[in-house]
Amino acid sequence: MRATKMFLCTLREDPAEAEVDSHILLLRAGFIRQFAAGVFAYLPLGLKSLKKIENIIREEHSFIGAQETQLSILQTRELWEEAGRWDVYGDILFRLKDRKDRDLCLGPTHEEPITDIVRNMIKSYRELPVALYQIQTKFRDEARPRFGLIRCREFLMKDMYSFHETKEDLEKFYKQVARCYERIFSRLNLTYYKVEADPGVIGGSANHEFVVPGLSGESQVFMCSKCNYKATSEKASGKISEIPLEKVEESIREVYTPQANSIEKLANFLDIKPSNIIKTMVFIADDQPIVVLIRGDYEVNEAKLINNLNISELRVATGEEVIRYFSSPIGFLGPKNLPALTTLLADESVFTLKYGVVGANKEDYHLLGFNPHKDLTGSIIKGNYRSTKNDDLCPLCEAPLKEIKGMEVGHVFNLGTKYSKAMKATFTNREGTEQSFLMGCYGIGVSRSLQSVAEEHHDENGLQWPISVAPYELVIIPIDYQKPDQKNAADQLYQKLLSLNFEVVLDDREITAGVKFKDADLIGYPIRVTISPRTLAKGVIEVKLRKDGSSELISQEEIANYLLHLKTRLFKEIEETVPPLLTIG
RNA sequence: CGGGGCGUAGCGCAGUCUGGCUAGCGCGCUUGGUUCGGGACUAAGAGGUCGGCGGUUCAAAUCCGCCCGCCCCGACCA
Repeated sequence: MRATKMFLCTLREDPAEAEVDSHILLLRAGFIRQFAAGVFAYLPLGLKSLKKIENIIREEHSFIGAQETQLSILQTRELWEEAGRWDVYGDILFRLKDRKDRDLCLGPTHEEPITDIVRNMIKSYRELPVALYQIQTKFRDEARPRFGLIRCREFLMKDMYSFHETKEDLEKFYKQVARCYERIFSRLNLTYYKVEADPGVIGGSANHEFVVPGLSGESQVFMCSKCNYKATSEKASGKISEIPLEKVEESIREVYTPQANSIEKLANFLDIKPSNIIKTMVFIADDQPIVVLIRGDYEVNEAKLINNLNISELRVATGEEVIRYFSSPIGFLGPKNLPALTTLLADESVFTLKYGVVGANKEDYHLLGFNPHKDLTGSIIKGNYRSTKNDDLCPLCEAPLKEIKGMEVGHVFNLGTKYSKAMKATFTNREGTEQSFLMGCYGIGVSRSLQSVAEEHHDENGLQWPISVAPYELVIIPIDYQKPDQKNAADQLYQKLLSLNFEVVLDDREITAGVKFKDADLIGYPIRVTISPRTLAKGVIEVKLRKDGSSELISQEEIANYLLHLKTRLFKEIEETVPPLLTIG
């Protein structure tokens, strides 16, 4: 491609709308353009890179026998009601009506349509397993779109759904897909972690997230500092590291604690550590109040509560609700003398205390010397309801866990029969009886991956695409294309490289060399070839790598051959990081 | 949804507090000339519903009200 014919629109200055490096650079280099919050257009360069990612995904999916489909974006309310998600999905679902006033939505994910297709078309175990995927635009009305392509309302996703006869077959395929994902992210040259995750509203049992580090605020992951354990904050089950013992009061005694209505104030007032306090939290779970006890230095993890209680809706109770149900203001609530039949849950951390401080159920008073082992009466549901924190201990090897911020680029779910049962998707098994499909679903954020690669591969001058994702592999920059000898050399090399199937840009613009260099750095072509009168006089041409700035002078006769080898080498460096395929055993 | 910031030429910004000539600056763009290894120099130009609507005023980018949009933090989040 000649630069004079390209849709190049690089920006000299950082756009005000972006703050994250990768977002700024994708805008500045002319890869994307924003239309509304979380809504983007892909410009020619961006689309080229996006297609590279898509094709890597297609190739790797073909290796595990998955077939590409394209499901409709527009979906009906009826289909969504079958699996019970029309109401559950809430505001995130883009809803619309057609001219006959029928309810429709724009697909945020495609479990329902795929299950509908398979239940109608697959009737026998002989046709299983089946794995279908699509690379499709998804719509989610996110509460807060942010970071460019990272959290969008319209975005590109690869989603795959698999259908199996047996649990074993599903588990085997699940592992193959996980490996498929590892291969894809390796080929994108992304640093990623495969971590145990929480299923959320998708449901099912086993599931793993693929997380790339960086872009804080999106996803929290806990990694063991010693072994291989990695889990998201909703899932991580860190062991409690600190078991405090101080100021032991051995029997219950009421103390006056004016205005000490928070853990911090109470700890200061009594001069003890937060870990010596038992916090009493009230939640409204499906319209019923529940009380959760937890040690003062931990936070309640709502996702864990939801999963443990098998409820669909959970929120923290308001101050008025707490007074209405328990006649005590927030901050002075405690487990002693609660109304009978109160659902009472206690996090394991509470039982690391021999004696702790609890609310007295009246304003400005707390109780010292509360013994959770003896003084907790009635039925208590013990469990892990706390968010793991830094330096909690690994559940596998007890080394300290460390928190990292990351971003989810892929997720694999073992769904079991959640959707097939709800949607009556069955087949006839080899015993001749009807059975629900066992399902898996597997997603990759494609547009998000594009920005993740940009986030990991850039410097202060611009993008540094790995060759597998770069919109073009190489740029030829003649210092002055108007000079016949440079023009000849550049044209000749350009034609030669085109014939060798290089994806190459010839920067034939009539501008100073500096601008061409700056643009090349910003756009991030992996290889830059400079045609200069200085080197031409010596019969050589400069070849420079964007990723490390290294350069070499190559003779004009050797240049095409050299570039061919260089390109092969760059691809090979990436391929060497790709783990082997898992073959079906 | 709560908190904060912003909206003036294609892009980045000043001007708003303290109302007052024809709304500025840099980059980019157009034309001519000189340049050509890291966003050149020079001369001449084009380009604006000051986010929108309403109000106050002799006079509004500037003050007041309502609305819209974008960004950041939080809540939320396959």
